[in-house]
Amino acid sequence: MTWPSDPDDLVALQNALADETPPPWAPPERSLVAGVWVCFPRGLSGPGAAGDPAWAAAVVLSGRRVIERRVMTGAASALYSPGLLALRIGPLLEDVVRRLDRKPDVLLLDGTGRDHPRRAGLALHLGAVLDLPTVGVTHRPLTASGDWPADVAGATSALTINGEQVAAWLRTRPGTRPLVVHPGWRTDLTTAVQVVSACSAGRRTPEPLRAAREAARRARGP
DNA sequence: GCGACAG
DNA sequence: ATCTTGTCGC
Repeated sequence: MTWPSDPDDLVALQNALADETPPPWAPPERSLVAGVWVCFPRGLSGPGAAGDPAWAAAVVLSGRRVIERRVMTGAASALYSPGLLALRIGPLLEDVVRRLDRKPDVLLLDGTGRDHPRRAGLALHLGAVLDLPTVGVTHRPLTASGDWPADVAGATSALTINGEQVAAWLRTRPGTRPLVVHPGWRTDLTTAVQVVSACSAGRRTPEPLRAAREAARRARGP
């Protein structure tokens, strides 16, 4: 399992990935949760291009304690195109996570799972490459649709494609826009929502992702 | 044909 | 993703 550099090859891999059935994972009592993030230069807008400078960070937490932080600089391997996010940042995400000394139990990233034209978003792909359970967290769905949940912490609602639920809106914090939680590699809806809720105490963005974003942006500078 | 479209 | 502006709340 790897990262194709050609769109047609990625599409084929995604189609195969969608049919895989890895053993389900359930969170242990006290799990190590990591977040991984890639940021780009200020001012860069639009789909970008291959070779865009990028900063990647991975942060491992145990509860609210930061166990480890890894940051690296690199370059995007392609422009961004919806459904093909793996082409742009897949290799960078893998690289920075592999540099961690501690292997986390589960990994959070900005990307979808089954909410994808081929039912195989980046959360699935990265988990398969790293052999690590993953949960995707995005600001909005890619393909699925569904009404927002009540404005109450922990409230969820279904995001569906043709009547099938593929993700959930989750109100991590009242008064703010809900996040989309995507079951990824070896995680189901219940587990994904549980993991994100557990590390979002009081804040909209789950702590591992906040920490990773902060680290990446700090490395990039103003 | 046109707009929408994870980051 | 990144920027900008404005608003509300601690």
